[in-house]
Amino acid sequence: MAEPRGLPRSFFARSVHKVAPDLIGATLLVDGVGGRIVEVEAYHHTDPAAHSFGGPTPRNAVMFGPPGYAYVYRSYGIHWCLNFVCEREGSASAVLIRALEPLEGLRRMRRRRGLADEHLLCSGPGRLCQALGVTVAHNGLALDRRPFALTGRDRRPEIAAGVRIGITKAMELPWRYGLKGSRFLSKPFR
DNA sequence: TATGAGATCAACT
DNA sequence: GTTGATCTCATAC
Repeated sequence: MAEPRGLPRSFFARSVHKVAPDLIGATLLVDGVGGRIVEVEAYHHTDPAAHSFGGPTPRNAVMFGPPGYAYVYRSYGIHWCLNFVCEREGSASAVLIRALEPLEGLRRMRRRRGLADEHLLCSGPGRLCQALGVTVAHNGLALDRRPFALTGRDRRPEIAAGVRIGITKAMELPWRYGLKGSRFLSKPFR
């Protein structure tokens, strides 16, 4: 039978470059609200654009802990961004969750976002966190326990790769992954 | 459709 | 004091 199973913590105990594309198509719920992951970005510790590049700080401490935990930080003073911590490979790495296809808890997402347009509910890291109610209170929580619920995909979808968005360092690295053809991407792949 | 400002916090120079 | 893994709204073409 095809009962989907929750992702074990060991799923994240691998290279961020394997975990990131494997997350495309998986389902993420936070307190029962969420949907299908359609866009992520990998941040490796050798990468000048990664928060962990310069070593541990109070903000990024969770990235230096064990894999399978949530790293949440404030972006531009306004938004929250959700990451999944992966294997350290010498130093910290994580996957930034950039966009979901909303499936569960549409009403709560709309209420939190104050919007009716389904396409804009979760298409972007800041929007996604607002819709799912993710804040710094989730920083450091395990991904295999409540309020998180992560479910693996049953089939490997067609995955697009491209350059990352909104960064000024290491802009050429093609470490953004997305569900090919999804209408819920924060930006189309070229 | 495209560009620009403002919001506002943690890290860094 | 400046910059950033962003988003929204306003104004211009």
